[in-house]
Amino acid sequence: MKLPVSTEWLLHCAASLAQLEAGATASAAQLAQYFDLPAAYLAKQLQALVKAGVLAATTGPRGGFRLARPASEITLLQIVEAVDGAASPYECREIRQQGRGALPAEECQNPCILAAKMAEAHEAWRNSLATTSLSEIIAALPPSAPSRTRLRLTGTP
Amino acid sequence: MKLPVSTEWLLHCAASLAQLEAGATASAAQLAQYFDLPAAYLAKQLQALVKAGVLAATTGPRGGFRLARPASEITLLQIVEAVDGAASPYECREIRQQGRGALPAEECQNPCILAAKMAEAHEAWRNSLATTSLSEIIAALPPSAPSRTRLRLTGTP
DNA sequence: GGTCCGATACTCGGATATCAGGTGTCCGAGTAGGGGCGG
DNA sequence: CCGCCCCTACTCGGACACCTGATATCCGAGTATCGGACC
Repeated sequence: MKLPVSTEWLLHCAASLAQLEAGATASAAQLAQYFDLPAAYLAKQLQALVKAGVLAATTGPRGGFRLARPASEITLLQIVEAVDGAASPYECREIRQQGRGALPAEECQNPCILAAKMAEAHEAWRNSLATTSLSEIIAALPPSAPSRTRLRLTGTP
Repeated sequence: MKLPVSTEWLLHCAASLAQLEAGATASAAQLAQYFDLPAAYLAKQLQALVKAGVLAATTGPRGGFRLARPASEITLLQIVEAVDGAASPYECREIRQQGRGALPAEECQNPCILAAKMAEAHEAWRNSLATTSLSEIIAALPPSAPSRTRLRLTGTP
């Protein structure tokens, strides 16, 4: 069970975009320089957040990415699931219905208990991530952080 | 973030072994037939549970696998982490210290907030899995299940 | 009949191919801005 | 001096290689058992 490395990238990128002024944008190249990441691959992953409706992209000069919604309405879960997919890491293939020990269909009306427990754990994970929004992340940073981020990311204080 | 398919196999195998009488064993071939799984690959994965101390293996005729401890002391978490590893799916590579926006080391005394939140979610997932033991899984099955399992798995009622 | 011994068959354990998905890179379509020209 | 137009450069978006790790398979080392021979 491993999240893509780009998960960390996008979490930090989203947190950085949340520190810009409303409406301001940062290009993929700027974000890549800011964190020293491969620009092309980062751009590809940012598309996932656009498709998920977390970010909005504008093309052309002065274009780039910005938050599609207020930072308080973007949770860590939405970012993580945008890049990695919302599927549960445990996929029940109903092996209890296969092989010599196959259970009759009548006993399989209820979902497999093991699958249910795994789904329960996944839900606990999701709930934990859903309780934190980007605005809370920003609030935990030093007060000087947003200004510094704007300067070093876009060059406009 | 995807768990190996063998995770489901091992959970069901462990649950089946927990239904045998104390000291009884089932071979990898028997378990593979019971669930219609590739025997060789299943044997390889069962080794992981042996190394983790969840199962005990005995070679030779009448040999096979059995629980290394009482079912009440084996949690789902131990099984899942035995096959997939105990590492967190999110790996913080401290990109906040790299690139143009690199933070000074003095601000990085505290762990990255995003990494902390991800670790918190992972801990919630682990706690959820740690609260369920194999004996609780068995208890949730129909009373006739253990007898049936013993018969179809090892042939000895 | 009891006991010892050897062959046997069955078990796990690790080393070896194969394939999918994340990682990395590239080029093309589209657009907003800036400069030049004309009125 | 003002407005319009064209060009440029910059942006995202999707299509194409590469490489690590999960998947699948095989063969070898070790051992408890079963049968036979001997005492």
